[in-house]
Amino acid sequence: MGRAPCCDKANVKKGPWSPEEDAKLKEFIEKFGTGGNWIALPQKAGLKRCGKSCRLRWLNYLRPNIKHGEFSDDEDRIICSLYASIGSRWSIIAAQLPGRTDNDIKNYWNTKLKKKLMGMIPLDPRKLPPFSNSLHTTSSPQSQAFSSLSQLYNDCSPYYSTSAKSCLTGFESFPSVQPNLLFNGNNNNVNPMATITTANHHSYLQGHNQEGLISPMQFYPGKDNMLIFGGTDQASCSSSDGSCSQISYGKEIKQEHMNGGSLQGYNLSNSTNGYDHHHHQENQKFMVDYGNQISSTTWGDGRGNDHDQKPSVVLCGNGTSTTQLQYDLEEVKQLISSSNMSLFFNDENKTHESREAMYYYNY
DNA sequence: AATGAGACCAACCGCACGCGT
DNA sequence: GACGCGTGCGGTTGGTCTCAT
Repeated sequence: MGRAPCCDKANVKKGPWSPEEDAKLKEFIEKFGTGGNWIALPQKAGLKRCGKSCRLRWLNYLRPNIKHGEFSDDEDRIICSLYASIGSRWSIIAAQLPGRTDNDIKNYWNTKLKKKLMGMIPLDPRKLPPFSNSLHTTSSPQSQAFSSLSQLYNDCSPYYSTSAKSCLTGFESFPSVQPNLLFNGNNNNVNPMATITTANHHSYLQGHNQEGLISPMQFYPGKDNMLIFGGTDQASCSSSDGSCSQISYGKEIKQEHMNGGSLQGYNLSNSTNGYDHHHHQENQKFMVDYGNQISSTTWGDGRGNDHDQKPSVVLCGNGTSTTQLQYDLEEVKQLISSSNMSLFFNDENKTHESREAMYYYNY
């Protein structure tokens, strides 16, 4: 016996929304909010629609600040990078692209971007150094991500050309990360982050810079198979199904801890399907520094409007000893400007040469 | 002008999860 | 702990549009 349907299928309208329905829904939500109950909303709003359908319509098309139309090159890059890192987790990818919804991105990827990338992949992941071996032998998130990348490459390989463009696709990032940078040879790591030495970092980056392989986006594994990645832009509440629950209108102000922001951590290990969409570990904390202001909240203002401020520095820690980065804004800017992607160190209890590190990327 | 194929994209669907009871 | 409900997610479907023939 399956679960009961969310609504009376016989009495709900399906298919495209009419302008009248749109207007009704919009007006109702702007006036009263969702009331935290999408199932009951259509009846209250006088709509013969399923609650899920209303929710989708609102989040994908009716709420303010939705961006439609062509994707920019930057957006392409972000999508590619994230796809290479985390696969088809569209809601997470959407969170990095203000105004875009996961549905939008998913469609864009499936119909255009994937094809656009055919013939543009400069590296063959199958010919990569040892790093790939460690990925292939586990069901780690890294291996999953690598599988995604490999799969994509395989999909595209018939079209692969050695005269591929030199432009960055974002796919370079994955194969170009070395195993010693990722795992630090310590499986029982208390450190939630992979440790990267300054020496490794610089030689690695510089070497790859020369080859033009620096990616705008990097990931690194943390404790408990945590795959962590970062971005520069503020979070958007762009999941088609409202995965960013700080989207709040009218009377509904719903707080979700540690979900917003350009840095997110996802436990990829304790879910039956291999990943957890948005179920953050309780002991994980991400923080954002807006200059003087340390915020651990979301970027939204509770009314669906993103703040203009972007995080200048992204902080992270193990939840019990989150520390602020020691660099001031100018130093940060200098570091960023010296490289497409820079590392920052944030654990003052460690030496400069071996601090917890995270990637910071900038376009 | 008619038609068929392919592309695009809005919407639907089922599953899994969190939360309250 | 079990259960039911509401929600979020990603995969898939199907209607519409565009273009080639």
